[in-house]
Amino acid sequence: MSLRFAVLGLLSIRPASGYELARHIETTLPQVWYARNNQLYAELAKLADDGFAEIVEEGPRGRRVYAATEVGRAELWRWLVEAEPDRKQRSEVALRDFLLPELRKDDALRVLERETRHLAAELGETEELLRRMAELASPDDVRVLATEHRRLLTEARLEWSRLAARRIAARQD
Amino acid sequence: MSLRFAVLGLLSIRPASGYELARHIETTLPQVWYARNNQLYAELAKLADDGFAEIVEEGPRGRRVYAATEVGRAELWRWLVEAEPDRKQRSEVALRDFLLPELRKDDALRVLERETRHLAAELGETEELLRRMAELASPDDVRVLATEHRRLLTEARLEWSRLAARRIAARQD
DNA sequence: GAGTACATGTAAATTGTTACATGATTTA
DNA sequence: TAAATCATGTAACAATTTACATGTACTC
Repeated sequence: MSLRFAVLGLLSIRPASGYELARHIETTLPQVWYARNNQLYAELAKLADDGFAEIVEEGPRGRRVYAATEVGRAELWRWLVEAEPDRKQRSEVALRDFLLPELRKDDALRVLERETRHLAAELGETEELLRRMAELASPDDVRVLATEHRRLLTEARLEWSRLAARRIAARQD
Repeated sequence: MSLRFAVLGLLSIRPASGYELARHIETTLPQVWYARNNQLYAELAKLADDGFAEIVEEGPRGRRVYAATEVGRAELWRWLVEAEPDRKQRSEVALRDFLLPELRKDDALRVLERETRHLAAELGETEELLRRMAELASPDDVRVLATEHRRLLTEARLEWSRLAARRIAARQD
């Protein structure tokens, strides 16, 4: 059910075509609710069918821009405010972290180092993005808060990687 | 593909029946790689079929305990050490956080407060669990590191919730 | 004029969910 | 002995992925 609200939510932030949604998800939301273009086109059609979205513009190459309707916004509101969140997840990265301590010390440390490097780079990019955003958008903007979210989670993962590396390095093997 | 490695990984930590895996995932890993019992039974059968796991014990009520084979451990090793992680995710909680700033100020704050309470409680439980574990297991134990992981991520989410609440509260509405 | 990015989709396969079936053993 | 828990599964459905199809507009 969440794909529906991901799409409806993005449309309620600003009208978009399926193609634009796909690019947006690919570039800025792959760790929130990943979806493929064909899934998005199908969901847009269903949302329009149910009256939660509508086509507000048609462009070249069959481009169709959808926007959330009033009914759609109300539906989104209900979901955000009244529905009980489903806290279950599937995260390959978390699964890897979970299993990694089972590796032999040197293997575990090698994998952790790779991960630490990746996370440090991601954190750097996120901080840079926040600096650039600070001049353009207000601190309570959706995009700014989403980026702060990413910053804090990346920081936490990085901290865990370093903690795990210290603990595993101290292992007598 | 990750369900396969989730199961293989759990079996490589300790042999278990499908029922035990289901309970383990339900209680301690629902935010890592959630799976249902019927999915687990099917995956265990496939793992056994491929030679990555084997039945090592049969008990009452048709209970079958599986363990990872040497081949299975090698497969798991390859995945952890050599395969490129897939960093895409689907997290309803993250999606809600992302969309929440689009709500009207008072609605957003109400939802954030509910979320903050939930996270604070979860953090408390996690810290308590860590204290109890400190006496029983060594600091580099899989379960301890997994719990530290949860602690750090929950802390980050809590921090974001408070940050978001401050920023949104400062909005002139 | 060729290549890239735009733009939407269909079909088949895999993965995950929901609802149900079935029965054995343990505990109150 | 009734209820709870243990224990494994099947069938139908929904969501997601993979591979492919098709053509248009822009850019070099």
